[in-house]
Amino acid sequence: MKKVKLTLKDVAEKLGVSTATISNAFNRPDQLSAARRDDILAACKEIGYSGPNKAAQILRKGQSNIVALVLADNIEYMVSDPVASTFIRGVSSVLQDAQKHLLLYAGNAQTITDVADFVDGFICYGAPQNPKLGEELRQLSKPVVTVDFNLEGCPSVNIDNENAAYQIAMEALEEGGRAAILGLKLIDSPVTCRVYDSPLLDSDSAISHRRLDGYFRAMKRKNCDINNEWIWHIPESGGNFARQAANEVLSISPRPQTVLCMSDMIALELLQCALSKGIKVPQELKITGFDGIDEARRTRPVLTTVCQSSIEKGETAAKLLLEGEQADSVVLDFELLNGGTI
Amino acid sequence: MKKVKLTLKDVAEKLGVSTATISNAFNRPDQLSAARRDDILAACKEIGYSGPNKAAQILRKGQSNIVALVLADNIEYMVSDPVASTFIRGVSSVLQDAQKHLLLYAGNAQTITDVADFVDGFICYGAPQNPKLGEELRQLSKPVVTVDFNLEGCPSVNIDNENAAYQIAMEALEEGGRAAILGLKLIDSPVTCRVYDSPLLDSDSAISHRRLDGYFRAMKRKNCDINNEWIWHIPESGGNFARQAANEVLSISPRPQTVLCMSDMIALELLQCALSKGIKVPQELKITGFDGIDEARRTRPVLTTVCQSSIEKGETAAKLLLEGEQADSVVLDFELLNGGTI
DNA sequence: CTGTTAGCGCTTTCAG
DNA sequence: CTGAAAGCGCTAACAG
Repeated sequence: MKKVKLTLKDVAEKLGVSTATISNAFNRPDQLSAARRDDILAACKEIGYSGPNKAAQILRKGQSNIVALVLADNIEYMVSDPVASTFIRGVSSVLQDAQKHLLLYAGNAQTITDVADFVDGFICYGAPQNPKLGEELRQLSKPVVTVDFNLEGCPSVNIDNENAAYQIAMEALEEGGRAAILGLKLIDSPVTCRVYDSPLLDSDSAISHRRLDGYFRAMKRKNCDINNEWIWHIPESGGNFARQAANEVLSISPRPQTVLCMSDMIALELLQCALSKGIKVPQELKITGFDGIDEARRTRPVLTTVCQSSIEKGETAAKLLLEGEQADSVVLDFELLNGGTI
Repeated sequence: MKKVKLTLKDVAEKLGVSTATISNAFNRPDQLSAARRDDILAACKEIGYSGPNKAAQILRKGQSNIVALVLADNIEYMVSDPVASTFIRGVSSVLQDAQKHLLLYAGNAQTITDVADFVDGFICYGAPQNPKLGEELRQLSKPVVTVDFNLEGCPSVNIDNENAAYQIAMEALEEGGRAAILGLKLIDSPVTCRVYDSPLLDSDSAISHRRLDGYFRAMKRKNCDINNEWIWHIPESGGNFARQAANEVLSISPRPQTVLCMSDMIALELLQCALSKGIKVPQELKITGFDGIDEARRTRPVLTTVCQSSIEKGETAAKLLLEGEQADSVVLDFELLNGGTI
């Protein structure tokens, strides 16, 4: 029984009142008596009118109650990554409470314009793979909150990545030892490779570079050589990318004594790889991770890593967005998790 | 540099052409010469006009390129469930190719009306916790595709749950043996409990009941007692719900010889529980799962389960939705995975 | 408290 | 190819 769609005007006519009254009944209860309002609402229900058309409201009010979550790259990957999906959970819980809806947007899209006009605001999780999107977002006069990177003029949610990386590296490095780094998204390449002399991605926006800075600072303090041949670029945490890098790093001779990994997924891959080759962790190889995902606590040995709360990040980002103009950037805490891999 | 928003009218004036021409340049290339069109588009770029306002287009055209994915309950849970997030990946990959956007909608929301007016269609993943939503969706004159349940008049994507359950149960049950069932969403309760005499949830729509039917059919064939005290209701796969049920079932005396689980997450919880109590699997306890998630292949012993491709489900659902009117329901294949738990 | 009315920004027909 | 004009369905002044 698919009914013909009624408009507010139809309803007003049918009930013999003005359109304004119907509109007010739905949107501004203070503009009419409670009794009248109840009557109208009841009558609307009766005749099958479920309220003002949302598309028209969006145009008229310039507000849709939709928030776009711009992910770093494609949606597919992000939903399957434990860190990202935990973040999404945080965001969605706050939005749901605020009666807002969540639109997932891919950071590798051509443009943001096809939603920019009707969305109420943007949460940007990681620098969008397509840098044009960041540019477009800045031009927009809509609230934007960035997470794990910065965009001029937008409040952001971050942890102190440099410091976190420094601290964990200081724990893991041996004085004058050999250390390698399995980095995440360091250069512009879709495949796993060593960094060598490739230009690093825009270092202002990338958390990877804050982490790299922290590792470097610690390596200097510990008199470890810094060598671009021992720094890997991994395009994303999942898939086989990390495994390839893990195999490469473990087949170097002499082998690094410490490997600093920019995500837990990478570190777990390395750990599994090492154990399967009979390499003793941490006696023969020390490994550190980054993120603090659940799975990293369930391995033997437990991964030594930097814990950050992705749920909290998501919640904070959503709250910041809802605050609107006067929102300030937030730096969240992290914690070192002392596992058994160093 | 946040610019004032230009309208199509402004642009038409500035360029000294009619609004229709500008509109056509963006939407209907066939209505004007290629050269003219290029000129106009270039000029628009120049002055910073990024195309017709989308909110207005939505109202005018009645089309938004947004598809709502209605999840069974809250978004938070669904994103963290491996089966659901894999499904989402399938959906989003197809939508992205079709230039559609994905709006996540919670199945425990009060109503669907706040997006129904502007969304192009709905994919419903599992019966919405709030049954009113299903009712509203049926009334709507917008395409709806359901997955893992049926809604009158809507094309659906399913596997043959009854048969899958029957087949795996036939493998696992012993003639005349004792069997328990750890069921998913069998009754209306937010906590883990035995089913006893509680009324089962609307059995038409719930896949759990198709599975239950299959288990029952196999149990009859194998002359196993069917006993409501040995059927558990678990509200959702994650969290502690499954662990509670696992503990209960393992503490019965005499213990069931076979436990049929309606999801891999539940089965894995039971497996871990059993192993930690020193119960030998499969010698002392046989376990079957349902879904075929990756993690279930990594355990020792590997879980014996029904594999269904959630990616394919997602892709199929999205394609069906894009087909529109003439879409037919689809029944996807499943496969038994012979692990080591029976 | 109610009715009237001017748009929100666009698309599309229609006549030129 | 252009220009004029009629809405899509609604909201928010404003005047009563």
